[in-house]
Amino acid sequence: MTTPAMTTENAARGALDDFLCFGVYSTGLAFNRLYKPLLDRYGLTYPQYLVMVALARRDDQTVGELGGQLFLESNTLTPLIKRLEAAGFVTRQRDTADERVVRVRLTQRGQSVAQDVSTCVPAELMEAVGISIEEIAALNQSLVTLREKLQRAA
Amino acid sequence: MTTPAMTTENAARGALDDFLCFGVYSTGLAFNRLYKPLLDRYGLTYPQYLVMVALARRDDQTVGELGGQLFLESNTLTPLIKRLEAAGFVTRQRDTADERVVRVRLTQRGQSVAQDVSTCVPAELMEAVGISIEEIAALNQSLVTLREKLQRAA
DNA sequence: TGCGATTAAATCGCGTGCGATCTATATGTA
DNA sequence: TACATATAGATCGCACGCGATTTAATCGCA
Repeated sequence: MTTPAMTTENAARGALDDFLCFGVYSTGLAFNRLYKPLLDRYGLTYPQYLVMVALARRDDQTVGELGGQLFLESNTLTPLIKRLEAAGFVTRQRDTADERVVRVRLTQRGQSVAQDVSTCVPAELMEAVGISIEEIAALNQSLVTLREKLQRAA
Repeated sequence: MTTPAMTTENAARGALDDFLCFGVYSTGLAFNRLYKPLLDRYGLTYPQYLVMVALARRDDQTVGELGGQLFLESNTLTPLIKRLEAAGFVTRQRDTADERVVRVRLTQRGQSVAQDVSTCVPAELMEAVGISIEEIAALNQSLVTLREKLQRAA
């Protein structure tokens, strides 16, 4: 199946496809590229979108709680959440009972956007991709299991 | 299965686990965290490691060819490869026949490191993770198929 | 041959991830 | 109460990814 075109730039396309880590890495890039134009409509990046979804499901979370869900820490989340605050999607407020804790809440506009992106965006994408609910669930389950094994190994 | 500890920070751990995109994203983070200490021994980042593996398989590639395999472009690869050059792992040289093209070649030391990381690192990791060759191959095939669908949709 | 269009790579700015460190608050134990 | 320890966030520097633009070389076609 070697075509003339494959002798030049495409010669080695798929050359790294025997590495599972690369499958995960490159699929992540592809997901990002697919999401980007949709999220641009809301002015959100992909990790910002994840924070909005997490807050849509449970509002008024601490930075640490959000980090627990996204597997990120304050060094990444603090600036990200500050950008969400600057965009008017969330508020950041020190907990009065424990001043070490910062509580993140959706603004009214944030709630509206979070609702939108939680439902419309994934549905719109998965339909465009052409993959069944069952395939998604099975693959996702394998990935979550793998992720847990990787975490245990680390 | 709700434990007392789950009422606080861990309450919503796994809250985003119904999103396939998040499964891919978070598994990518976990892979990176697992690889990091091993690659630190060579002074390589994960994408740098991918370039070294690609060059181990076929040396003397152009920036565009490497990008075709890693799904990246020169805006990402040029600075990355310059760092590999600064570290003494590769050389960068304009093609004499077509001066637009930059050819990347492993140095002697680069060849040695590339050999090492191509074989030892993945084997060492997968053994630590505890996942069979068959599981790896099946999951990876699903991911490559998904990636291709995502690319077509983009 | 000449000249616009195309191509390969480089550059720039911004938003992540993350190791390392710092600050401020809370906790525990004498 | 006092002081060491622990915890939650914040800050900083560096290396990606990537959209947008720029530069330089080649190609195509009259």
